[in-house]
Amino acid sequence: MHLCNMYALVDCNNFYASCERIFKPELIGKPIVVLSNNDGCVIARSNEAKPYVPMGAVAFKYREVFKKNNIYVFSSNYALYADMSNRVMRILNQFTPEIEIYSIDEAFLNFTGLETLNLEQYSLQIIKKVNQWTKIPVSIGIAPTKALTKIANKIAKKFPNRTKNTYTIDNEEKRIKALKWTKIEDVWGIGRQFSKKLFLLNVKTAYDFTLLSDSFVQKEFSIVGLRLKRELEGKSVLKLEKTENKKNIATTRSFKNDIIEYNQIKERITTFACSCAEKLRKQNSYCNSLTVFIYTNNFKNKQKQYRKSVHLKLPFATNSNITLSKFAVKGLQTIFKNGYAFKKAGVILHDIHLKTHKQLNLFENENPKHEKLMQIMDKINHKLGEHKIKLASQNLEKTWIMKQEKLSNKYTTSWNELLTVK
DNA sequence: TCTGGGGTCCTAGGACCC
DNA sequence: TCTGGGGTCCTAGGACCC
Repeated sequence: MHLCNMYALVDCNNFYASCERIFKPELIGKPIVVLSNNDGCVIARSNEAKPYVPMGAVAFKYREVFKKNNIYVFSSNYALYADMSNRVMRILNQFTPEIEIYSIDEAFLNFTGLETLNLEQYSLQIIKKVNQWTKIPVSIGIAPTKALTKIANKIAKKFPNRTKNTYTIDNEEKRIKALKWTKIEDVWGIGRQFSKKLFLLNVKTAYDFTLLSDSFVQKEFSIVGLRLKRELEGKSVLKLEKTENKKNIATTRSFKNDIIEYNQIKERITTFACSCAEKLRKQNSYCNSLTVFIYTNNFKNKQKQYRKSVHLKLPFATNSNITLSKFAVKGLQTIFKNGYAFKKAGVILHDIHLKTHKQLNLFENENPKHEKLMQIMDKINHKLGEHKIKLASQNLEKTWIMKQEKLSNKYTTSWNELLTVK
């Protein structure tokens, strides 16, 4: 194991549930679950709720369980979670110059150059500061490779009392012990399919996996598997990645009720395209192609099924609501079929480039008025809150409000919903 | 009553060219 | 009429992540 570079993985504990608790301290120590869009299924649980509710549980089926065990239920409040995430990440950034924001609740830190410090003490400081400033509890795993920090983090979480929420793998003995303790299906990068395959080979732990030959791993699990093996062996091959602009941008939704009519789907697709366009402008980019898809409800197997997607190349790079929704609807027309009950649809943008790389098309170009128009639209929407200005083809009555019965306030991002102190 | 949403990377195979 | 090999580019789909 080479200890010349050390990494840390900082992971917020039960992030969404922890966010909900910040402004309701009376819920500390109480079971909480957070639901997906449309209050469909459980996507986060506090530790106290975990024994009663599995991840992904369908909410309505668990209504009795929630009630019986006094479990507090929240609709997801992404505005709050995103803002809290930003706050946590800003604090982490103070502890090391190099950080990779891996997800809304996780970041890898590069501890290289900090060898003179006691890294475990250092991470205790991080935990303390994040907690003081945001009330979010975090766990930290430290190791010479990213894959091993994931495992160290899991150990820290599993034994909070013994580890004080931070665990370090910094010698062979600890590495082997940790790998033998880690079930193969819990390894970062080993999902359902790979687990199944490995189980047949009698590979049950991360340690067993490292005993396979390189050539076999490469053959069966491609270069991805081989890299993972290296990482578990303590040889770092995955470096921190710069948080660059998105390469794909998607807006997709399941509908609360099935949609049968073309015009209703068309309105949804228009709105999704506009939402994508907005995200695109936020990162100052343009896209050159897009995908539109529509699905019937996959879970209702008695129902007539239809799932289709279409990929469209655009004649010129654009980030205009008008252009993108026009082409998205064009795509929809080619795949829509009467007589089906649609449950889900979406728009995905690809071929994304920065403003400076925008290529001019010889024959066909964007109406130059769009750029200015979009700027004004973004400005007004930003100022007045959610989507006061829309395209005429979108539904101005906003009939598509999600089912969100248990939504908490946007305490940190909306002036109207600040916490009132008595 | 009804099952989330948004990403990344890799590979195989087809189209096309010489 | 039959038969090549090698290379590139692109895309769909499958695996994974949170």
